[in-house]
Amino acid sequence: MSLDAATPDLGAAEPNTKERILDIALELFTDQGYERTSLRQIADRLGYTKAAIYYHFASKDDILMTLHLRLHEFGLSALASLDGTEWSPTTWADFLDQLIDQILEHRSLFLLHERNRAALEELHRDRHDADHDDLEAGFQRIIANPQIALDDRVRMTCAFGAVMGTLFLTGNVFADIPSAELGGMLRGAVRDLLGTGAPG
Amino acid sequence: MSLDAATPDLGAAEPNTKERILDIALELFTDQGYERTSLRQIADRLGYTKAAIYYHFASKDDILMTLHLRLHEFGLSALASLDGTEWSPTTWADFLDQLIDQILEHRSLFLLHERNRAALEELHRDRHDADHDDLEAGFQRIIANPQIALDDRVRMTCAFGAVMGTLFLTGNVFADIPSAELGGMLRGAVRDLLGTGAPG
DNA sequence: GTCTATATAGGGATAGAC
DNA sequence: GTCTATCCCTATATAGAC
Repeated sequence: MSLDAATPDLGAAEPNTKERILDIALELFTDQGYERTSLRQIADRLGYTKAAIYYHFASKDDILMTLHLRLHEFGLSALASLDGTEWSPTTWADFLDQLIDQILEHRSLFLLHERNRAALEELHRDRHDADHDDLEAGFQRIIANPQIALDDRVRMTCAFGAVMGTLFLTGNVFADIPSAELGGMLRGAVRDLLGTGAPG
Repeated sequence: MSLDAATPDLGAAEPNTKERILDIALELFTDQGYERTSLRQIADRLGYTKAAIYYHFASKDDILMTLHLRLHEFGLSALASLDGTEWSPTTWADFLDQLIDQILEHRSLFLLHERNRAALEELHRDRHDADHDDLEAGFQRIIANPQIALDDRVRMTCAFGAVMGTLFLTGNVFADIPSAELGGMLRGAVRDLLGTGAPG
């Protein structure tokens, strides 16, 4: 199954055209970037012409938005719901524990987001999508909180970076490592950084 | 002085047009992305028309390339020269020690690079720039080395991510903190992650 | 459901006036 | 050294045939 586990599985018949478009787009958008990828390029891989895409999607933006929304479905917005949390290295470690699983499971969608930040920001701006909240935007709000000691905030940032970096900076190097194993190592690193004990 | 300390200081006269273009481009390219930024947009801020830019630069790509080359001047390629190093958590900690200073000093150029990876990769591909070596490409070669224990490689990745994440994920949150102070904290985090003693 | 043909806009880039 | 006017291309998107 492609496109992570996000795909609405319609009985696993021959992949329908819409999902194929999303698959191709996901790969090209992350690899080349959104604006360097033309509909013509997608259509070529699809085996159809450009216009065929417009039967399934209203616009090029619509394709990107559809992919982006799949990220939000998977508790990416968990952060927003935890907005009332009293953040500290300890609670942060617990949060990262959960985030690590999400990231490892939906790698490609996270990558898409990271690599096309500018395009996505403008998309939301055009929609007046005021309540849109990024993982990163929520993160920045937290580490900007002056009630948390600066040292702690830097440590929380480092822990976040350690996790995200393993996804964003390694390419395919760790692709073969089972998620459980990699996840375990990441949790260990997070603990050492935040000075917390075993995960709760 | 703008554009980090990279600017060839011609006696600090009124900023010449070429440097102004680079300044504006640096800001717009990192903020909106390279391809979402048009020459018209740059020209508007400049107060001239598009065509004026072509007096100073051969192409839009040339602007990006000029900015990119400034990064290489500042020992970004230190990694390549250290290619013969026997990498381990310890030597990696020493390397990051130096890298932290570079990053803190040339924040905006690093950000430009990170945010426009796709464009830069294609630029080098077009130039058949085979020996071009990214900080990240070099990093990936190292952590792909099977002679280093997997645990160590993951830890090295985490340390790298912790450093880079502090630059890429925090926005302006830590902008007010003196580089020396922030650098010190980062070094502490790196030590805790890599299990090394005080930096050499 | 998929296609061709085409409209329209905006981009980068050039020629040459001033 | 800076500008206007313009070229050309490619992109997204539409209308409508099959």
